[in-house]
Amino acid sequence: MEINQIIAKFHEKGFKATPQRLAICKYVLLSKDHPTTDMIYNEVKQEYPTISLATVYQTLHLLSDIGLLQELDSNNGISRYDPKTSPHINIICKKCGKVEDYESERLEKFWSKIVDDLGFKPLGQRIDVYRYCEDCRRSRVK
Amino acid sequence: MEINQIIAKFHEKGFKATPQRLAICKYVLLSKDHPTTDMIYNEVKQEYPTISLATVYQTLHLLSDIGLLQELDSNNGISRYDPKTSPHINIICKKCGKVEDYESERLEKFWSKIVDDLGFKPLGQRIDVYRYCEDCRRSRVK
DNA sequence: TATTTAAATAATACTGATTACAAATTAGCT
DNA sequence: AGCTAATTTGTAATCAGTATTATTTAAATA
Ligand SMILES: [Mn+2]
Ligand SMILES: [Mn+2]
Ligand SMILES: [Zn+2]
Ligand SMILES: [Zn+2]
Repeated sequence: MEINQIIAKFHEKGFKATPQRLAICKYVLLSKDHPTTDMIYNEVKQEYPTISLATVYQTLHLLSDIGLLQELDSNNGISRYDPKTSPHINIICKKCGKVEDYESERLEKFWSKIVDDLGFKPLGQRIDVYRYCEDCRRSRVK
Repeated sequence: MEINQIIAKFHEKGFKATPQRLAICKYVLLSKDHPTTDMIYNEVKQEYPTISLATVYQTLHLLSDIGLLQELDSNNGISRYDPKTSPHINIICKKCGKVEDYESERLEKFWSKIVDDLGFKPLGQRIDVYRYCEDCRRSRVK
């Protein structure tokens, strides 16, 4: 997503396009990492050293409200943020919480049929699959 | 699930079948409500008044570990517990967090194909669809 | 059935991610 | 350039969940 499009989106929705918000967008909307708040805060601080953690939280909620990303709560109490809001599978490690996207044409086709069956247009969806990631399997004592 | 099967499951996995655990199971494994910890605690207290909240948390984690239920973390910070661990859709209200099951033969068929594509057997899955529930739509100011 | 003991419970203190707050700053409007 | 409501910051407060530990107990054993 172009920076100008993002600015336009903020304005269109009646929000200010502050440099803090744009710095957060630049990082998180391009990220493939499903980053945590802490990852986002630390990364954005490089470019914008005075940014507050409160601003990061507030901006992530705003981006979620206007549909630019999805918050993924996890059972270790640490949320991750996903800029891909279209139907796709997140492969999530049960141990460390790492998230990987799984793209699937088949899923997309299936999903549109499922949504037809539902009878309403969802505000969003979350499709997770759980396993232990390679790193965690390797270091597993069992 | 029969109470004797549950007791057997605990023993099989090497855990004690305590009355606290059985009281929790009796409530949560039959529940269609995707109850929160608090709902479970308050309900089980009726039957077992001296139970501790710590025991409820510990038991829910145990049940999750042995695959009898799934924890659903939500963005309001309050987890819900789902005794249905097979692939199905949870229709979740974005406002109040209420969860409703959506049963779908089509989904089950689709899902097995998706899993084949994945190339590994998941430890579990979570398929959510978001909307505002009827109650919340009704009381919505917008 | 009584004894033994590792596992489990209960009560409570603690943790840490997130939220609330209020003073200072600022984007965008005119 | 000046205005002002929106936003940011820094910090305090919250509170769901976890850790701790003394006490109790399920169930294995004799
Ligand atoms: Mn994703
Ligand atoms: Mn369900
Ligand atoms: Zn991992
Ligand atoms: Zn609702």
